[in-house]
Amino acid sequence: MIEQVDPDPFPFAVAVDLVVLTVRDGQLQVLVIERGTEPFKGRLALPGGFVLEDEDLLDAAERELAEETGVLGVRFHLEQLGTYGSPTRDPRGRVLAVAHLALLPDLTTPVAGSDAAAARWMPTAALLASPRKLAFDHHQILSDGVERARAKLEYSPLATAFCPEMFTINELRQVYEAVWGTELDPRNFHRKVTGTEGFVESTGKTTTRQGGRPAQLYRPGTADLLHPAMLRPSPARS
Amino acid sequence: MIEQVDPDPFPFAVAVDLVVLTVRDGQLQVLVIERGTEPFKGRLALPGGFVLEDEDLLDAAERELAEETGVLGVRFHLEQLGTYGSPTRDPRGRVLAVAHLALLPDLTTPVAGSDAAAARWMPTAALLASPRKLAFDHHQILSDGVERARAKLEYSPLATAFCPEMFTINELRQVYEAVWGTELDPRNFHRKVTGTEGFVESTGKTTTRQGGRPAQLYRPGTADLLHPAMLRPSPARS
DNA sequence: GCAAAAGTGTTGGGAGTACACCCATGA
DNA sequence: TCATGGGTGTACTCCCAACACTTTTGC
Repeated sequence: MIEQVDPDPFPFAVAVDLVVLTVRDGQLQVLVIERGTEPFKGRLALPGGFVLEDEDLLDAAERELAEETGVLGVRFHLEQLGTYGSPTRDPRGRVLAVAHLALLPDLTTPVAGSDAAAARWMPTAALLASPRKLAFDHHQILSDGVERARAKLEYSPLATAFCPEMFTINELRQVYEAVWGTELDPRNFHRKVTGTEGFVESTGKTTTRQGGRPAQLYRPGTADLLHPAMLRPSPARS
Repeated sequence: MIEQVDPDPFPFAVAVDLVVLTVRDGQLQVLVIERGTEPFKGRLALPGGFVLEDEDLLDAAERELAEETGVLGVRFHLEQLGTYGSPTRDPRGRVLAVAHLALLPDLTTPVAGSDAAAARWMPTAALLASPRKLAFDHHQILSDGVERARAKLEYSPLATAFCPEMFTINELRQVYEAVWGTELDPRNFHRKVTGTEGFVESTGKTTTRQGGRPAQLYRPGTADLLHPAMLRPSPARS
């Protein structure tokens, strides 16, 4: 990995940045903070922070997630998204950002323990529409994060990470519709989900919180890959 | 991204490591070097090196690829694979590895300009079978790289990156069989590839280098996503 | 002619879409 | 009773796996 003739390595600062997504009000929303210091003071940015001396990357991301959202005992999904290291991405010097993607259910206590500047949820659509709203290269990071989330809903049961502990098929469908920005046929969606082994498990309970006939409540299943996959309509189809 | 109260960032060394894959002798093979210095002296490792002060990550990976393989004017694919940053992954200190995945055609002049210790191709199967053959966490990186390559063959036309400028459908199928480790029906494969828009383009030329009836030669098409996707047999299918 | 690889036709099944239709609740 | 969402049945289509069969070369 390191050649004999290499010069001394240049020292980098390494931060973890977070794309924290949830579905609120039928929209895919992302957690952003308002920067309190230069550079980009007053601009919106993704939450994040430096990796500590003896800290693993995923641990650092989880620590930042806890600091920014106050999530405690909430089921969530966290994975590495990618690393952004352009020499000019931070005017203060060479800062490497290891971006992570977090998917959370809609917390009724949204941003409890944030110790950063005011953290809040914003719809991803509004932020992605204008590339200048976010500081640094965070527009690119957000864009990559949303695309990753969209792709993962196709072949993994990760949509359940956006749902509460128990959920109805209808609520799960609303997650897909919010993330993909499409409409799905409720009847076919129902059959597809309940027919895909390991996607959801019946709890035996029902709810009428959506109105109408009582719906069965499900919890996430054990599969980590969907067969067959959920196919999203339209994009690049003949 | 950086909070007001953050302490000074801890300085990291940042390296790019390369998973360079090709198909040789019907097998998926990877470029490895033999380490000439401690730690792990004499063990096999993935090629790589430190990122320079003003260098972008992808540029650093491309530079290392050129140094290790002597690729010149060869069509290849290069993408970021993931970042490995366990505090204990390198006994010398805190070294972050930004792994990249490179896919190359089988070069008749295999490892020309390598300036590292002896670089050579080895079958991935042999390396993946025993986790201790590679230094550092390179077994994990190789494993992730191979899995990424397998997945990408499904929904992208990237298999053509393993092929020469012009290739037959049969040669393309051998790439799939080597990477996936499965057998595919030549007749159905032919129909599938030629029927998927943007996958391959006819050149009008033919060859008999495989023996038998002359085969049409194709070049890579313009699509960057396959519709419908190539489905790999068996893994986790009912 | 014979072996070998290229390429086409055909058929049955699994999965997707569209949509008609019935079920169970609250108001 | 009606509105609302839950859930099933069905017909049509598309894609895929399997495999029979024809084509074009080298030896």
